Amino acid sequence: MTYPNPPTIAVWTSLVSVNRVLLEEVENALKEESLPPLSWYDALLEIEKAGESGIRPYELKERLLLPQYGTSRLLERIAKAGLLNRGDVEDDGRGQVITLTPKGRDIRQAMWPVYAAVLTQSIEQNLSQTEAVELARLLEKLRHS
Amino acid sequence: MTYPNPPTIAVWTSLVSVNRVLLEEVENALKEESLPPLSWYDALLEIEKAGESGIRPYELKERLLLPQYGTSRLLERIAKAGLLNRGDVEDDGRGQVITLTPKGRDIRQAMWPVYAAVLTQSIEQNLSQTEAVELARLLEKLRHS
DNA sequence: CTTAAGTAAATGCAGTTGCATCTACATGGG
DNA sequence: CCCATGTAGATGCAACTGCATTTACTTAAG
Repeated sequence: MTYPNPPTIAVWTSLVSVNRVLLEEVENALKEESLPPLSWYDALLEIEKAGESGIRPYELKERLLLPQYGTSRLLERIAKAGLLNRGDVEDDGRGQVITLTPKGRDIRQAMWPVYAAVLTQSIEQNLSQTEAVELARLLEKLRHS
Repeated sequence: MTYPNPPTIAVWTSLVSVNRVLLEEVENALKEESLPPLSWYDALLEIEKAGESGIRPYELKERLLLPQYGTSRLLERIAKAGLLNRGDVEDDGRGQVITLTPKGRDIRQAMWPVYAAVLTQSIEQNLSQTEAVELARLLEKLRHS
């Protein structure tokens, strides 16, 4: 077994710390505006994209890369806030179908500008568009391991 | 306010998901070997680097980018496992100095190969060294926002 | 010396996550 | 139909995190 070479370690450490910093900035910005946390945004967006027909929790879990119990509880909290509806599934008594309520749509839309502002600020101010494309390309190569 | 352009969004989404996937791989590998979580590794390493003279919790918190209470509790857990010593500070009765115990050093060393193997696997298998250097460079540009 | 303001670290409490398990329903074989 | 196996989702419990506050000490100013 050989150990990672220096560029590998540099990738890892910068990845972890950039992620931590940006995530924190986004969360803080949302809190400032008394909006829900980022995890809600992702879920609300996926549910919204699913439209009228809704989405099943097990699909959501795959798209959000969350564990099953994490998805279950996230949905529980979002539901308690009245941002989504749970419907029964015709041909599978175990399942449910999630759709957004109007309030859910509104909140998601209210979150976006806040979220977007942080991304624009912290990414576009530090990278040219060419660099951003390159960065995204390299990250994508890593993702599919 | 203008919204992020597509490369910005691509950077963000790939950053978040790569981070999540790699982090999970590392944590799982450590668990497999019944080793402590990654957060312990970072702390143990910083304490080890501080050597004989030790490190103060407030310094650790800055290096690890952790909140004060997070650091306090992380140290508490690591101490309970017997991996570190807390000493009094000569000229400041509020403070403490943290040093590693031999067991702490051993555990840190035992974690490294497991940790390193995941990094090597998941990064070096997907990026050439040139690409890794470039990726680290771009991430570093983002970090200093 | 006394008091006010500041810093190091700990902690109570509520909310979240991880792990394992459980409940409810589905599906395929006898 | 009955049972074994599988899948969707929920949940009890312990550990962890975030937030606000507290405790203990230090420092500077009068």
